[in-house]
Amino acid sequence: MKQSEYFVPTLRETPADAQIPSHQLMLRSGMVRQLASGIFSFLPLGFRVLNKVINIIREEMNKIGGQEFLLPALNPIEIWEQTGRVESMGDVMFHIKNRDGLVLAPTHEEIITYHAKQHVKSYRDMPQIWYQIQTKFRNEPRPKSGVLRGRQFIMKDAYSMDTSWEGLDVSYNKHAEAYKAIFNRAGIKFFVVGASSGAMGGRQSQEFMVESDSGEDTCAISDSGYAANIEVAQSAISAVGRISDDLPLELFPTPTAKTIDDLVQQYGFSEERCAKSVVYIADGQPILLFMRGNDELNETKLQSILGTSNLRPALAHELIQYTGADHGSIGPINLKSNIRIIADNLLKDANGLISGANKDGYHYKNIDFTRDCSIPEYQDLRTVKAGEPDIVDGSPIRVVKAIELGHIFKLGTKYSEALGASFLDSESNEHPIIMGSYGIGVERVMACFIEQHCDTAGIIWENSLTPFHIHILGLNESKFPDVKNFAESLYSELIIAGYEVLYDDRNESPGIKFNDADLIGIPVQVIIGNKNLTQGYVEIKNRKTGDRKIIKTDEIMEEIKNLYSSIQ
RNA sequence: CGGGGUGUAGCGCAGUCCGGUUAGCGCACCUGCUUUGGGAGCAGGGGGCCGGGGGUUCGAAUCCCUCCACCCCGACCA
Repeated sequence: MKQSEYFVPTLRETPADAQIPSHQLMLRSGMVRQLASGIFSFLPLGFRVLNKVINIIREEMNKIGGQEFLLPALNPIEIWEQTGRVESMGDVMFHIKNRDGLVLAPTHEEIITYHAKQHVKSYRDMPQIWYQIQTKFRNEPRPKSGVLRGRQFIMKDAYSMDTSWEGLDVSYNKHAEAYKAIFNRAGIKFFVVGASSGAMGGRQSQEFMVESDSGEDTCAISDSGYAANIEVAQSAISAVGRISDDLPLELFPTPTAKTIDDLVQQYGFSEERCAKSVVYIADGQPILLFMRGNDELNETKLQSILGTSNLRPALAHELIQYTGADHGSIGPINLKSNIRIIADNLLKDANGLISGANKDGYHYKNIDFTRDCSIPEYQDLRTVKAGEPDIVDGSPIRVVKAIELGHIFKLGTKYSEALGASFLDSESNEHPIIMGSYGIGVERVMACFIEQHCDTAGIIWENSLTPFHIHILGLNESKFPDVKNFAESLYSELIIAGYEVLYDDRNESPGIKFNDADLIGIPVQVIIGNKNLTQGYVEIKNRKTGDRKIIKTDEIMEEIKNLYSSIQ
């Protein structure tokens, strides 16, 4: 491709709206333009990269037996009503205004299941892996970080259909392997975490994550290889346990202590002996939760314990209604009403605890959970913190932010049951199809690569995703016809040799060409200038290392090949 | 949805408090000449409903009301 004829509007200055490196560089290198919040146009250079990502994904999906579909983005709402997701998705789903009954699909479990119901009727028809690479629409409340979180984005979504849970395990593991292959080929450093199955229903789920301050997910990882989304992460921190002193329960006034910190500061209690009380309302029912004083409630864990995502902290009047006290004085003893109580595992059967007296301005101390009150249920409610020992070998946990690149998910039968997609087994018994669902954010792969591979000058592509393999810079061609002639013949020769070549034949000053080349970041630059050429030399530059090499013109093809293949 | 910020030429910005020539600067763009190995120089030139609407005023980019868009933090995120 001759750059003089190619639409690559590079920007010298960073657009003010872009905050993170990948967004800034995708704009500056002329790969994308924003059309509206969370909506991007891909320009030719960016689309080339996107297609490289897509091709890698397609090849790896085909390798595990995936069959590529193209499903419509415009969907009849009835199908979504049957699975209850019109309601559960709420505002995230776009609804068509001037044609009742149509929505824009945010994902495709329903549509896949619809087609499966039509034609997958026998155990002999399975297993199946169906996938597509297609545009999704989600009305994100707050798009951000360039293409990382958009209202319209390309997703590779795949769905497996099996006759048994063992079969689902096989399909799931195939996807896990395919995903590793995809992200490795793309050149992205990633890690895999155990994740919450959330409101999707289903059993097991893992997310493929890229560590990044721009990420919206938080993960707990450690050197032992432990890695989990913070929503489900556990640690091996030891329980509060029992102390030998067996003092009697004691009510004491705490007129100015509203928080655990107040108790610690004013009375010198140890933080971990304070039992923090939290009241939540889940599906309209109050729940009283006890946490170790310095711990934070993990709402996702609470959701899975309670089996509902409809929960919220109680309001002030509800606290008084159910416990008899305001926040800051709530505890396990003398509760005003008989409400469900769950305590965190770390408090199991503990004594010597301090907690509210359900009477404003009073606390109890020396509380013994086995003596003074009844705690019917202990669960893991807390959010792990950095530095705690992990559950593999006690290695300290690091808490990092991460971008979710992909998610694999054992769906089970939620959608097949809702939509009636069932099959007959060899004994003519009817069963719902057992499904899995597997997504990859295509633009995110591109953006994450750039986040991990850039410097102050621009992007540093590797061979797998680079928009072109070789960048020829012809310097001052209008003045030196020999430069132009050599550049053009090299350009043709490289193309014949099978390379994808971008040839900067623009009538621009050398400085502009150098800077644009570093910004665009094609791994191999071939710089053809008159001074070198008249001596029989040209220069090649490794974009990543910045190394330059002066090479005899008759050895240029060989040297390019060496440099190109050394880059990977 | 709550909080904060910004809308002035393709991009980056000044001007707005405190109303008053013809709205400015850098880059980019066009023409000519000179240049040419890390974003060249000189000369000339084009490009603006100052986000939209309404108001106040002799007069509004500037003051008031209102709507919109975009960015950031939070809430949310199958």
